[in-house]
Amino acid sequence: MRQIRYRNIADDLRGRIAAEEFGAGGLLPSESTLCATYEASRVTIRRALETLRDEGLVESRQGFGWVASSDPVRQGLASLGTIESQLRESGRRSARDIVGFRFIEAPATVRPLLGDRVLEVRRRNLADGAPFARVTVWCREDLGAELSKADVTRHSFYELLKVPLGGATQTIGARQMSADDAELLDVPVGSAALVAQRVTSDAQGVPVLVAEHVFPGHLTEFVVELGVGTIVEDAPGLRLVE
Amino acid sequence: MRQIRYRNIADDLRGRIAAEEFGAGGLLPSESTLCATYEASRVTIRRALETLRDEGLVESRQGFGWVASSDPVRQGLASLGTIESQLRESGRRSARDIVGFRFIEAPATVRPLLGDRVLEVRRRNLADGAPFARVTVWCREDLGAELSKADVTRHSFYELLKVPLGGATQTIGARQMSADDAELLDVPVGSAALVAQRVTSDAQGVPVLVAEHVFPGHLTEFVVELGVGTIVEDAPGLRLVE
DNA sequence: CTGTAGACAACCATAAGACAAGTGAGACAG
DNA sequence: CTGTCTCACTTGTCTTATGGTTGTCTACAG
Repeated sequence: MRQIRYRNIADDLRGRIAAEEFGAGGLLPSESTLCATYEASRVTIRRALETLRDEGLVESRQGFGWVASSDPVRQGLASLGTIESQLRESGRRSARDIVGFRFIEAPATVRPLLGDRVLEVRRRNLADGAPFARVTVWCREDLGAELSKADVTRHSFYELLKVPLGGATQTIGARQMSADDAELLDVPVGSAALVAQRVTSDAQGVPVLVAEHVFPGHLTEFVVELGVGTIVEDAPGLRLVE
Repeated sequence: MRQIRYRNIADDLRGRIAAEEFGAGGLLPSESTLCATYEASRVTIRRALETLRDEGLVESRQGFGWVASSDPVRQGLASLGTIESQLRESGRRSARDIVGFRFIEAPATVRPLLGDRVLEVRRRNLADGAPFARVTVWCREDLGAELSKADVTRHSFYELLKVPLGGATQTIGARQMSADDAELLDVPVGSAALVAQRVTSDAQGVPVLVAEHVFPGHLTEFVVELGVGTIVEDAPGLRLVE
């Protein structure tokens, strides 16, 4: 059976991190040391570490090293099934593509939640080079002020914002693909789009982030498991708008 | 009867995939390895693999290999109220409208779940006289045999079926409105449709009902509350299809 | 139509190395 | 003691190369 090296290394490191092998600071051995212990090249080691970073298990600081992140919220990230983790499991490469980064007057839908001025980041998510999602994130100006374009390219907002988060509300709807999004995602204008809007709040319930995800309808679906108590005739969670 | 080599190979591979012989990643041996094990040429091996790909059992990635497409992780999410309860709360009148009631050969999407013959009930849901959903319910023939059209008009399937239910899996997607549905719902053909498909199983996990709900995209959205533990960068529950 | 055999392109994982940029600790002058 | 400089070490990013894998094509035989 063929093996994919960096996945085995990532698995092993996951275990060692879980076993708290790296002491109080959680500082991992340097990349070159890991190269020696696993007898792998630095590219391979980095790919393993980068997948762990995507899962929120470790963080990296240039010139310092790789640190196991102790934040329980971030540790929780690993176990959940996001699209990007699905991509990794199936061996596809996921990437992000920043197509906009600016401080603007808040759009009408966002203003009541985040205030008048916001940081808007528009991003494209790619699987194996092909775009599969357009994501726009709005962030309160005071929280986004110190973020750079390079930050949001490499890290998720949840990693960057040093604010304890409380919860989120997600709404999923269907729209026709706009001209802008159609071009970004390489699908026909007017085709079906699955749109997820999420409002994330801090521990006090104050909204911190608003994100809008647009997926091509033919590529994505949303799955909900309903327990025995929630069985009802109609689709639960659905609501009429407007 | 002459043996057709690549079909035998495909059958064998089907079995090995079903037996999960290829581990977590689901990575199959390379084509050349399969050539050796089956003592066949690469063209033959590829034809076997390609038929499996047509069936959706495996996927291929150039330069990487053949991967058994695994069932995506299904994610449990809290549910909310139903549309009809919302309608009642907001003082609107909800009504149902049976537009089809017949025993038929099961459609391809339903047959693997419910068997060859099913009862199909097509229904329209109205709010204050205006249609807002087209619902099709398929029911195992043996369970639906004693139901009449009058029964399904007045009662929900969950009331009618005297079977203890176990749980359900709901998938939500976006499509363009078909001509049929557009006419039933009085919206333009090709406009955005929110589609919810739900498979309901009995206490033993055997599927009992399959329902497909089609909503006009501009009228409906799906709401999910996420607790602090489930906060992630990407929309949880969403998955890539195809 | 099925199968064999081979060749080539495109792509992926990995190796090995070079250089830029950041960090931290110790040496050293004041 | 304080500030500054240097230097070893680290990560970030890039290039080049190799072997293995799939994608596609041609030629040929039953």
